[in-house]
Amino acid sequence: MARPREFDMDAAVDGAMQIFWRLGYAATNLPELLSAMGLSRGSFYKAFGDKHSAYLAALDHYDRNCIGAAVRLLGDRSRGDGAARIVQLFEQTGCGEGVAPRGCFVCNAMVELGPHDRTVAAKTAAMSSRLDAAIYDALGDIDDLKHDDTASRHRKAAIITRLYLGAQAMSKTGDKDADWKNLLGELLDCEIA
Amino acid sequence: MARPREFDMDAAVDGAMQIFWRLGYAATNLPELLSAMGLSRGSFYKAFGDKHSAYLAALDHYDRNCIGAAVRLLGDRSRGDGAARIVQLFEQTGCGEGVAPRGCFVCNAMVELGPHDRTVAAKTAAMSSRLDAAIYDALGDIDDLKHDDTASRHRKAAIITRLYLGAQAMSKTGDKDADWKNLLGELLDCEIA
DNA sequence: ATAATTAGGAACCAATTGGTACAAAACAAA
DNA sequence: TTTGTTTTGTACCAATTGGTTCCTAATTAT
Repeated sequence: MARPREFDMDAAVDGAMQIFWRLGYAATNLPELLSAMGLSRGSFYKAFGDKHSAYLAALDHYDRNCIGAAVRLLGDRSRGDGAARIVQLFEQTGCGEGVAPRGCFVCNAMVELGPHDRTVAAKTAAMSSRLDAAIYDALGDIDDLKHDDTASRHRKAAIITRLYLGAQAMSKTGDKDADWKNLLGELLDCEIA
Repeated sequence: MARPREFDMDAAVDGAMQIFWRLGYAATNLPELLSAMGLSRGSFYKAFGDKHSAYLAALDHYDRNCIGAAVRLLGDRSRGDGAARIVQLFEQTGCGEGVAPRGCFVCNAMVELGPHDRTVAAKTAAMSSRLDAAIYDALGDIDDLKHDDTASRHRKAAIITRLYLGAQAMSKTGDKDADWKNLLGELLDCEIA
């Protein structure tokens, strides 16, 4: 028995994600944030409490959407074998010839706030673990993979997860000439279709 | 024919590097920066002009000292073969059991300012290239390295550079249980002494 | 000595920061 | 329609932001 909210919650959080992703936490000020979310101060503080909580909501939104899409891609057997899917992950997200080098929000968040914010550290660690697990699974779907015991596969997944985050960082300086197909093929010691 | 400056320029820049490294650019305010540099507003603005220029000076300082040390380590034949030196790079800088997970200033800088600051983008890209070149050279100093044509070695160096930056990012969430010796041994497909 | 020049430091500045107060408006239940 | 509850937007706030001014102190060349 009250007035319903007028704005679309998901759209607002998505707007917050976009600008935090692009500018970072500290460099995003309230006016810009409100504009990106499409709401006024009143609605914002009523719904989110403060800037930091909005940032956390944006991180969760990224987890649900972007990390979710990456995990889905890595597990989609209609897109080729595991190695091919991993290559697609690298080519699609940021590293490719896409316009704006916005990198990966998880990488941004862990670098900017990880050491000073336990909540952000935990959330970003969980997201990179999710990615790592999906990569591990994809590695199990490669036919001619050598040395494929469990420990070795875990190590390979750990390498690729860090390689992914490192590539996301480097993409921000304009780096985009990496030949991911051959790079990953060499790493995995296998031919990629 | 003028009053000489009282403070030690190099010590001041080093202080700036420390706090920018720890807090990032936007999150470091003038009072904290001045305190870390050990100088007053007057001296600061006289010597550096503004906050941004001090940040650039801190980046150059990092290049000279920290990247320089890494390059020296990678080229020091008294520390084992190339593979062993690369492992030491990972174990020494941040990823090891060192206390504060401050990661790598280059990684911080490219992630925070890369897309919005051409100068920072250029400087960080140059530093990662320097690292990449040193890694490439170290790869040439491994005896039982397989598939060692030039192109393959370049690809391996590119992988390791990105792996390094990614590990630096992840270290900020408290991640520090990576077994770099076996991880890199697997990647390089060789035994590490 | 003294003139010229520069370092140092405190007071000061406008603009911006994230956040709050509050009144008007919009709804649901009665 | 009335009542109770919640959203919304504006006006407002103290504190902080990066940066400037300006006077004094220190030094060297003459």
